[in-house]
Amino acid sequence: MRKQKKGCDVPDATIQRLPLYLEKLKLLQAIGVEDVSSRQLAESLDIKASQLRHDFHYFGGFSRPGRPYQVAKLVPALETIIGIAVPVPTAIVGAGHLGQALANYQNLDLQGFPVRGIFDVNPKLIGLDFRGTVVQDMDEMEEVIKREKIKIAILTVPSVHAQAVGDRLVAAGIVGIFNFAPTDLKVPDTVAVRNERLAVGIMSLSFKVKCILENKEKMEDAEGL
Amino acid sequence: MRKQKKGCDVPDATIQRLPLYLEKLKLLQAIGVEDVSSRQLAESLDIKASQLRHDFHYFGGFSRPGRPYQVAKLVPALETIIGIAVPVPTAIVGAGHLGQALANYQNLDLQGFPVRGIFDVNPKLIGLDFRGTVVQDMDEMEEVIKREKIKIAILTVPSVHAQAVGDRLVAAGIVGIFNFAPTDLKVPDTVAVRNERLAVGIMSLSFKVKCILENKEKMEDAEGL
DNA sequence: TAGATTGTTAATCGATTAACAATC
DNA sequence: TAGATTGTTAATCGATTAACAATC
Repeated sequence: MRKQKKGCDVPDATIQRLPLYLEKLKLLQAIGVEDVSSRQLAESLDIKASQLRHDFHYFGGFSRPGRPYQVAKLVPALETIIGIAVPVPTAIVGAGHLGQALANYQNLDLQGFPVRGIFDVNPKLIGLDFRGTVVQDMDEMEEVIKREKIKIAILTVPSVHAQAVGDRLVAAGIVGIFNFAPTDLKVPDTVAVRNERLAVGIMSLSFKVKCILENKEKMEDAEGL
Repeated sequence: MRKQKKGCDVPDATIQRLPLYLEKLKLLQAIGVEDVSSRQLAESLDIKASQLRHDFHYFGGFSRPGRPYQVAKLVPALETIIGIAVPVPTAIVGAGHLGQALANYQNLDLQGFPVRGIFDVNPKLIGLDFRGTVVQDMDEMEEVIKREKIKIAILTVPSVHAQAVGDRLVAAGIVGIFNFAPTDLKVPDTVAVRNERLAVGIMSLSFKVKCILENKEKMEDAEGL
């Protein structure tokens, strides 16, 4: 058996830039731009043109040498690469405040991730309607996932339950979990997990804030001398 | 004037790991562990011990050579480095679904970021109480920021208003913005911004899901032959 | 002491950037 | 054609990992 590198052998840094390219290109498309060079596109994203071309080179064949990229061709090409050329049915598991916020976030739909199920154990939440999708009892989760062919789950349950619910999702056939619980989920390597850590975000911001404030103090002290 | 590197000359990759170290150490502290070696701590975080020591080396003096780290000393040391040894008063700007979810998220407080103000322009939201903090009209934002000495703002307004509100925050003296709008905020370099891009997260997850499904298909085809 | 551990430097690895031939 | 542009390889840069002297 050949070795089966995760992520189709594309580095993570490149994968993370693909959505940014797509977003910018859709914007250009909306205002009627037909062609765009690597330099133009890269500059608008504050990166180097060579990095953009290097990224595209993993997939290849977006243009011909000498000709700029055609927006109308690049947009669907990127959508296919990212895997959203066809809508990806998605579930929200945990209908607390964060789950509700995400359920109400219409961009999820627009970007290719229609919400086909919302689940919770709390009877008070079951039956609530979010943009046309009704919160169901978590007992029905496995059945709905199979029926609706849901592949991606957004996990917003309390940390203590994250692993147990994650195990159920994997057993039900979920292939990608977007985990908002501050827990490292253990899953088989046939399942992709992305951990969204709010605390990491605000703390690394805090570190930079502290540095800025300290520098400011020093500058003022220096002036005072 | 000396050149003033952002982030106190510590690489971003290291900064991002500091909260993970702190979190794990607090967990150890809670179960009464007194000493921990770089190897133990690193293994529990699935990284190399040498990376952990290399990270700590930017700050230095956490232990003496030959002796493991003392949890009781390391926790406050990391809190000081991250800048949360003293609580950092924080504002939530935009009290929509996401803003409400964050306002209800008690971990923010526990991790050193007490919410001292929530603001919105929508009269229907003004007056709502979230864990003891009442949503105020955005007209009062600048005054409250100054009075409460708020340094960090969590920005959850619609993208179209993000830049304008961001400008007001900067003018009011905010030093760090945790931006949830899918917009690249332009701020002076005396202000730190962290962009939280939900779409990037779910799309890079989608890419990996697509790869996994394709590989699965290939494996099944190979078996079928 | 012997074994374990840190702080610190050097080696390795991977990602970014530059360079340039091929092409339009 | 001349200027602009891509695809692709090589050079550079930075982050991770290994190694090891100093220390307990």
